[in-house]
Amino acid sequence: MDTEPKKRVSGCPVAYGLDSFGDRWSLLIIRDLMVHGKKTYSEFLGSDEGIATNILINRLKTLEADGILSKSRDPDNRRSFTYALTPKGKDLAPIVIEIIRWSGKHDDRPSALKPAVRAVEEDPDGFEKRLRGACD
Amino acid sequence: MDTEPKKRVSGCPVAYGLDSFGDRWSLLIIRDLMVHGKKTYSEFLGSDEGIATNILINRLKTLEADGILSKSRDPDNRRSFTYALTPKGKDLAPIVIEIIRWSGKHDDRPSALKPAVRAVEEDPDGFEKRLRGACD
DNA sequence: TAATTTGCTTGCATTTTGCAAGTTATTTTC
DNA sequence: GAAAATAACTTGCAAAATGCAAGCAAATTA
Repeated sequence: MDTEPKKRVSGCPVAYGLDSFGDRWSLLIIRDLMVHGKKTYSEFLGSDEGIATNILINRLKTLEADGILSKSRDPDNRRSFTYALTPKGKDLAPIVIEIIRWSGKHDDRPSALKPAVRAVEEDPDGFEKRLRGACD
Repeated sequence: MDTEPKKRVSGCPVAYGLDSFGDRWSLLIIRDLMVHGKKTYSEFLGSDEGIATNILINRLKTLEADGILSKSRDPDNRRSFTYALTPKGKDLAPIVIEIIRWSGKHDDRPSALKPAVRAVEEDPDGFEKRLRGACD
């Protein structure tokens, strides 16, 4: 595996969070697991934002090494692997939800997508349960 | 001003949030404003994590351009400027809080700092009000 | 008036990201 | 059963972002 970004040592909880998932791609992978029910390398690769293959595999390995997701073989297809959120990964749901709320309030671009924003506002607890459960 | 990182165009609220503050430093500056009451360039520069001067000024300008913080002259010192969170910036408080909670639960390093974690758990609403008010 | 402080800028090396083109081990299709 | 397709990567290289160190001008303090 090639190198992962260096981690800071300040002890600050915000810095720990940023060291774990504070980059351009990690939370999008986690979003795909939670919101879109994606589970495999090629599903993640197909997302709208267009992550590069080497970055994707690096993030998957780093997130696995950090205990945020787990990897297992697909029992039905020997060349396929299934990624799932661990409990530590599922605990990111409130962060994802608050980002969705913030963007829902402040993203004024016409292209802004609002379905998830509406789902959060209509039933926050149900939405969180959905995010935690979608990746089992 | 030198170039700011490119923004994505997917319309996804999670991607919009990451484009706005999803890098190694932005949320640490916002933490300094909210949690530590810092307001000036040199106060941000003094934080434990050790941001470089060119990165700091770049992030301050980008966050200002994105409407997350505002810059004004210090009336008492003509070479000093005061940075403050806008309403859009203050609305990041719930995200910061959820990151603190997540790290408080999952950072097992002996060096992990817990005061803010305890403050959040003891009085979440009061803590959020403090974060929103500390930067006026 | 000589430091010192504040808020920057600049140049350059290192690290990370992004793109494109492989590669290998399975399935699928014909 | 051979050929094509698919899934999960790997590799090489260019571009962009980050990090480090040294400066610099205007305002303030000693």
